[in-house]
Amino acid sequence: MRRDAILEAALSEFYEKGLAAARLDDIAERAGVSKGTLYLYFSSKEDLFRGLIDHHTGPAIERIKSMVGLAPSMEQALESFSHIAPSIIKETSMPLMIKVMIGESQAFPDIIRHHRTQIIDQCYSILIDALQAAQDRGEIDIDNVEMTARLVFAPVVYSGIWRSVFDPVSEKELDYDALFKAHTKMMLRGLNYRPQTQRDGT
Amino acid sequence: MRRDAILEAALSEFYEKGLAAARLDDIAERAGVSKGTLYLYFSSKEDLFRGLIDHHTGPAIERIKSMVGLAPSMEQALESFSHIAPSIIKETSMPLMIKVMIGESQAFPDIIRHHRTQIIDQCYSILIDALQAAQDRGEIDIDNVEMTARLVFAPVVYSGIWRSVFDPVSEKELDYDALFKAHTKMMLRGLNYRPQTQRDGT
DNA sequence: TAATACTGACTGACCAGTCAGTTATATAGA
DNA sequence: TCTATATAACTGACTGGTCAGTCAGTATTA
Repeated sequence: MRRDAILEAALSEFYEKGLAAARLDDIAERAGVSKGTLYLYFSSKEDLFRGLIDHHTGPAIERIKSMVGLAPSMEQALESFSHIAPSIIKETSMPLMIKVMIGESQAFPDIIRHHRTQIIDQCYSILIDALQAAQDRGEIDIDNVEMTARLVFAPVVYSGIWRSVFDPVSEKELDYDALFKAHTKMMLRGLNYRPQTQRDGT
Repeated sequence: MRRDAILEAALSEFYEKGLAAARLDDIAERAGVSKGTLYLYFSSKEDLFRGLIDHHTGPAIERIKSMVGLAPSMEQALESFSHIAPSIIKETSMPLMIKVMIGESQAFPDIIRHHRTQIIDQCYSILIDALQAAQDRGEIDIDNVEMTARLVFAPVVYSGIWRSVFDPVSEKELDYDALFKAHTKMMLRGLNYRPQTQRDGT
């Protein structure tokens, strides 16, 4: 679709040059359309930017919810997390979007605020609930559930940054599989994880 | 100093708007000088940007080296780390610099490459050496030293981003002290940390 | 009175956004 | 099936505003 081609080209250009420095002529050329056509789909450069964000972050929450919310044990949750995370980092444009959004965060505080409240806080509360439930059934033993949730998530942010910022200037890319494997192992120990038996832990 | 005032103003403007969108007139006004004066200290906007980076990242390595390199045990190293990290996040302009550098990373790959090789890799090798030494004397027990070093550092990146991107759009700021306290605790457990006695562990 | 530091109006390049004109597609009638 | 006409999709030269960088002139200090 024309619209998708434009969005893809816009992401590339915004990622490479930033919103202000990206030229609509370049985006149009990259998408294989003329500049005028851009304005048939988006009313302005800013509208294109906002359209890009909507396009990429709409489906994001659902994926995360299903990933974390439905695992039977903390071990399995972390296991599937550390499996899926590297492929998201390597194969989706999430890291590029992160880079672009960080770059424009001060210029568009409403977008950032919206994302924090609608996506990030959502993710944390899912994660916090999962941790709290595991804590309640004696599966893990931690002091500060909220901060622990952030620590579980920190390597995702780290990887997103590394992927979009440092991988492009490195000879070989970071081994995200190894990183998340190590993370899972560290977490399980750090959480004082003890597998629950079949019996109810009451 | 005039030069310092200009650099400070430049950081604020670059942070708020990005390099391309920042106007030299605004930087000059913010620094309390005329636009012409900027050109007495810096030959171009890009030169100002590079000057800013040099100004902030020159002293950085030394601080980190002294922090991690000289602690007698892993526990003490992590302890001092989790003490110093929050104050660096909250009280220095490191998070702002991180945000700016991420935003311009694709536009100035040479700067990013230089930083990775000269600062980040340095930090990691210090950290890796410290972990390896602790491993060798039986203080900790981990599989992957390199990835573990990255996991120790991940919350610093996370905090830097949160500080510069999300704190400005939040009612209350993140509790970085609690975050790093939790991190240290998790790490000590995750590393399988066992304090060494006075005796040699051979 | 010389040298140095600073100023801010000016200019030329650049680019977001426009719109008159062109091309492609759909519909209808012969 | 072929032409005519209407409509929708697209094009790219053009314009007006913006801003990095300049430099002749002014203020300050030695």
